[in-house]
Amino acid sequence: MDAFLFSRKIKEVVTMYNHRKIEKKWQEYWLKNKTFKTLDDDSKPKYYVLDMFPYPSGQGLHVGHPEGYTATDIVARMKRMQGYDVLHPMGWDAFGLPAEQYAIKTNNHPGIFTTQNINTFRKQIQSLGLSYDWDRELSTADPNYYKITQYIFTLLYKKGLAEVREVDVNWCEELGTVLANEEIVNENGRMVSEVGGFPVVKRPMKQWVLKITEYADELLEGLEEIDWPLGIKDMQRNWIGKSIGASINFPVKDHDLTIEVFTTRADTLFGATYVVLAPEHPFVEQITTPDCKAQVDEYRNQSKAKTDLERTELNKEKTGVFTGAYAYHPITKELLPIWIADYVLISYGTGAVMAVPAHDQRDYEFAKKHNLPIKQVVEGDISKQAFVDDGIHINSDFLNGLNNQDAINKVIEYLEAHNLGKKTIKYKLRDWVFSRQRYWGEPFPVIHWEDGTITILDKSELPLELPELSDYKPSKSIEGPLSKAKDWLEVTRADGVKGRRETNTMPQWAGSCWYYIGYILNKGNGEFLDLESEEAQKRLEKWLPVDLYIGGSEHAVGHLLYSRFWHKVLYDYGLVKCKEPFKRLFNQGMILGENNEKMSKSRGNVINPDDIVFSHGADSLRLYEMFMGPLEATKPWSTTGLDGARRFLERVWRLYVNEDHTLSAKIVDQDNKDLEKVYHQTVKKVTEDYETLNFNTAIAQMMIFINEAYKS
RNA sequence: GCCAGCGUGGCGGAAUUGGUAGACGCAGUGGACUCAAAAUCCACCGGACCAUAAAUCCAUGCGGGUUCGAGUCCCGCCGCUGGCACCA
Repeated sequence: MDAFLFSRKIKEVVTMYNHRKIEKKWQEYWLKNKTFKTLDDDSKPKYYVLDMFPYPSGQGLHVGHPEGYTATDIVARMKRMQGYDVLHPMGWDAFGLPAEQYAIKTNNHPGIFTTQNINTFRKQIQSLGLSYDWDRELSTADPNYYKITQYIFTLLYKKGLAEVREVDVNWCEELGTVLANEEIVNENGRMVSEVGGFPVVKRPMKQWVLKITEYADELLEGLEEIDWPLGIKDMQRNWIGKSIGASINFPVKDHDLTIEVFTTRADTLFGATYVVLAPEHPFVEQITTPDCKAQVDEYRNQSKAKTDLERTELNKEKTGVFTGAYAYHPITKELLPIWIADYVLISYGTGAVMAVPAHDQRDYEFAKKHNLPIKQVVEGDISKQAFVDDGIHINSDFLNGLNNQDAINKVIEYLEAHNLGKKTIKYKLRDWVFSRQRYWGEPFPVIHWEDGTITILDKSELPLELPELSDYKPSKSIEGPLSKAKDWLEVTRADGVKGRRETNTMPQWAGSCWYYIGYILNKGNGEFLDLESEEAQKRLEKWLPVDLYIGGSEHAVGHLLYSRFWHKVLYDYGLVKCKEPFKRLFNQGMILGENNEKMSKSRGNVINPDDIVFSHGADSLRLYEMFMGPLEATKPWSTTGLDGARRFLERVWRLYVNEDHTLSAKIVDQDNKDLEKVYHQTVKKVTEDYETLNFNTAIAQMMIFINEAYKS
């Protein structure tokens, strides 16, 4: 194995600086003596430094993991030395799809696979010599842990933030299962399963939904008070997508219906020349005239068959059909034709828009294509495209002469006074579909009774553990595999009413939403403190928020938004005392292969940390990864660069130790005046650079110091 | 298309607040040690002019600008990376 790994012969040096011997000795010592145990000493200031915990995949650790872990480890060690009580834990995001697929393939319990992987990961992480407090270790798939995940769900439910709703799922008849988006591929514009290439269709199903949208404003405001990379904050802001606009009512001719549209450009109301509904809009059925029915039905079927991908990717072609119906302009009472088109999304705003082709590019393209009238209401050039900038209003009755903002204010005032519409705020953020038709996840603590009511399990009944199954293959029904666990599934109430447990499980995000709290509640004996207990409250108040949180930016709008949401719910229950869970966030960059491409098996450029730990040692690996460049940058691996890191450690070693393993004569008790200046420079620079996570320059300074020490 | 970030030697990168551009490392060149090599130690290492050095000039993606002074600030381009993407 090592032949190609060594670009340089380390063999003979190993007798001098023997990393295998040294690292083994100290790692065993640390583990045995619990050197890095959190003290819980209230006389010291606290520091909570957290890594994004890994999903323990079958692949094991890759070189990206040690990068973030080393960064947090440096900070943890520094803070301990500076007299802080440091909480620095590690755990496992242990539920997930690969374990489920393994279970289906081998008919083994996914927990077996998961436990094996966790053991491998733990061993690998320990071989890196990281200073975790292993008494705090946790796994999201541990019933002691997911007991609290389930309990937090009941808290959400009691606040009205969890409800059952009809939501489309990706159903694959052939495989007899519901598929996740990442298990579907696009084949000639049709959805097919990644496995086998069988057709997949959207099908509605009752699912749990968490109303994260109710916290949209708080999630937005909270961003102001936290020290996160600007890019991540922007991504969250865009994801939440708050727009201030107006909803305006357009009554339908010959029907007792009013179409409500949402617009941010109410000022262009006099330029509206038609109305467009999303194909899925509930009014379509009722308003379509008999002579248009055939084309409307066909269009709606077409849109249903399109994949999400196709609907967005083919956005040059603005397709749509006329319903035969008309709506009244709310002010001029003109008749405007009502169309349906899939450029209008049912899931945003009201699923209906007033089309102002002169001043909206999408409406412009649609009007050109379908020969609909274009009416200009803001001065500007509309010969080639819509004019969307600020300008003076024309052809707009009482808005004439105003600019955009003044016109918006004035028209909304008018609409509100005449009961035709009102100022409205909409968000891009959607409620969170919280059900998965899977086995390997947290069961919902819920019973559905035959009389149609729902019971949420009491805290004393938790955890509701996953039942054992005779096989993990798909259920062949739209329900998840849990529907096969008859004994577990069916319950009877004291009054004889029968019920079934929920057959869905929670998504992988659930367990990771509160794990930073889980470490604090961990008693160290496999149990967790009750969230509401006095002891838990005392600990939470001490340790939260997380002072420094490091991980990849791929969780920018998933995990990091969902945990902030749960945290805010817990805050509203008074269970946590701070509004934000992660005070300072930092994203480490990606490590590319030596050829500057993403590491992957197929490219043959994967570096395995185990091999490096064996050949060069954990300290060389860690030093190199910190020296490669800025922590946040994407940077390529270099084997000769790694050799350089190893060489520096040997150089430091030789400064202390003679070839015969005696202490070097250079190491003396007295201060050396020649080194005084560079020593102070080094202390200052390293201290500052560690605080700002500029480890590459801190290491460069230490190299300068060692070079000077050699010279004197 | 929109949002964010980046562009500096052969390579990874430094220059933290507008003040000696290229710290530190890798690769390379020369020397010492050695029978020889490896390892180690020392020196050199952006380009032009030049035998060499000094001196000078050019140089931080491109074109302008502000300033005594710009890699850093401003305007306009070009290129790359990440994210979002018909959000009305």
